[in-house]
Amino acid sequence: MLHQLTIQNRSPAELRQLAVERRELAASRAGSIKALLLKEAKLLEFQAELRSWVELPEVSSQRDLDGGKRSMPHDLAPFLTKLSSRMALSRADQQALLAAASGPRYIEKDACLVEQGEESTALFILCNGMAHAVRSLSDGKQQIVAVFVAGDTLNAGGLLFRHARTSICALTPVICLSVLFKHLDELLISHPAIARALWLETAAQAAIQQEWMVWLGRRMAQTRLAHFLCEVSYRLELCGDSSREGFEFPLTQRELADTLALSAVHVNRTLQILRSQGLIELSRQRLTIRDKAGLYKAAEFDPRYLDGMKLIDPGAA
Amino acid sequence: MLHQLTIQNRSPAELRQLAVERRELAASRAGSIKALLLKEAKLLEFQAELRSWVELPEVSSQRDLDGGKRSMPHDLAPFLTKLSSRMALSRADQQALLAAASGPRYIEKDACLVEQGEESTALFILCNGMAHAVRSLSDGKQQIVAVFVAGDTLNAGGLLFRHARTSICALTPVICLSVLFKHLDELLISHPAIARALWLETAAQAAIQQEWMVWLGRRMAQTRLAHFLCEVSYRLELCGDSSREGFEFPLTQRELADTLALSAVHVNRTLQILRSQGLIELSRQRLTIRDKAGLYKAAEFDPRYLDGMKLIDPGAA
DNA sequence: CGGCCGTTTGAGCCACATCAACCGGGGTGG
DNA sequence: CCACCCCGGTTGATGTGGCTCAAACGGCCG
Repeated sequence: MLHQLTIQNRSPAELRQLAVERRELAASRAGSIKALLLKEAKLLEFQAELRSWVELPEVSSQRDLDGGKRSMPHDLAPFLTKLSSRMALSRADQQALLAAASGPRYIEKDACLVEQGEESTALFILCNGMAHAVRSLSDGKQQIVAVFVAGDTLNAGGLLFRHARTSICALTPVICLSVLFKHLDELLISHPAIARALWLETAAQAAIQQEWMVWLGRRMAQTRLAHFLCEVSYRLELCGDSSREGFEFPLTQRELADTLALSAVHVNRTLQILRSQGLIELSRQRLTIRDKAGLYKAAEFDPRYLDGMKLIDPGAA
Repeated sequence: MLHQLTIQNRSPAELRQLAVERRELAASRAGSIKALLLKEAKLLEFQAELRSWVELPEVSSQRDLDGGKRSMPHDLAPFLTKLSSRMALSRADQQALLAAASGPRYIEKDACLVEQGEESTALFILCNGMAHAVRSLSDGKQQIVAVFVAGDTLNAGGLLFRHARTSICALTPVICLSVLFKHLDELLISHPAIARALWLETAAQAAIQQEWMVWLGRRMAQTRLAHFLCEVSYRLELCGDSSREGFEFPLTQRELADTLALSAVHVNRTLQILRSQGLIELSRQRLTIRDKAGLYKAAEFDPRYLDGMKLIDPGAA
């Protein structure tokens, strides 16, 4: 983590070079030290991508992005796609936002980005992997109130509240950007499009929450589970993280239970029903949807509530 | 409703005069005709208030508002209070917003402002009374996903979506203002503070939804019900609709059930427990909280999640 | 007066929780 | 390298909060 300080002024090329060195070093080591080196390499590569994007001269935004997607298969792509397509931010706005962001942080699986009750000082943007927002109750129960995928803003409405209402935890190792509220305030005034984009993000997440309330309240375990799987799968498709044949699904059954407001035991049994119906396969953190139409039907899943997450937002006016 | 067209160009004084005439006429009639005339009178009075507010010359906003609250005890007050104090809108912004609003509509109890699935074309602002947003499922079940009190925006995030995801129904007779999206778009560009205010409103409602998800998922009927009552009571206090000794509580037990995701029968039994514990009284659409501290405790109610609804928002930065 | 809607009360049932035990794999320490 | 252990998943037995069905009650309105 200290490296962040030392790399602030390096060029993209230098950063990439450092990353390569880390990887080479890692090859000769083992265990946790190797993991640490790989982590650093990943972060450096991300830094390099980010730096070169910010410094890139103005070009045809749309074409450049498409090209960019291929030339940067890494962790910046989903986020940038979202900024330009979903949020309709101009190139200048994107660069302003990224320039205002504090150095990216690497967060390990199961680590918390935000602790419930803690003072919140920055906006977080998830660049890859998944995370969730969870509320812990005094009796030890937990309720997960949101799941985030690459490109999502983790606390879009957070600058309203002094203290975080939920903890936000990484479900996978993730890289996230943060924008300190004090910087954000200026940014919102000078770049109203960014304010609008964050509003849209807030609204999109609110729409998802409404859907969750519906199935939390009125759906049986099976429908509930199926619906959640549909939503996650759909959102991963939107941000390009999902291939046809399965995708990483990092939630344990315990976490699924805390999301769906069921017991872990019942989640297990319900999963087995979905499996036995040939709808899904799920094992070792990997989910494959065998029968998409069937699963959608079982879930009564109507993805229109995710339109707010769609990449192309055809004139809301 | 046709009257709206004929009164567009009347002065506040004329409107007030028309209202008086309506009331006089009503006194000599009975039944539904009387009710209709009273409704029209109320709408005219509201129109008059609105018109005079918009036309009022610039004055010390804060002092004027306080004075105004007393001189207009009617239905504009909670909304204006909210605009200036909670959303920190300048006088000019407030007037711009109100000027862009379409003529206020009077909606009867149980009527729908928005029908689920319908194309949404305007932003609605509730000026008095209560309303709720409900999602109807194919199997006949319903889930109420939001309850609104005076001053709330009914579909703050709605301009994101082509079609309404929920029906919005009046729980009491209400007056509401609407701003067509096509007018709103210009307004948001020329008055960024309004955009920010709507964002905050969206975020505040999202925070409430998170809280609902928690008790929907992890709380027993009694806690759930108590918590909901606490929230409504607290929000009514914030907008000044709640007196010390009880307030109008228009939800039937059926509607409470659809909110809390319980059956109406169980809501009844749970209410009786709360009554027998001396926490509340509820009968004939009137709720009195007998033991506020006790109810808060039973509900594990921590009103901080409603800070976003607070009138004074002490520097979020 | 009669019908309707919201409320109340009782009886039986079901979805899901809870408790408890076991399994299987991957990481750790000796 | 193996033994161990811990955690996530699996399975069974039993308990319960809340649902459903059914019927009666009371106020309100036509």
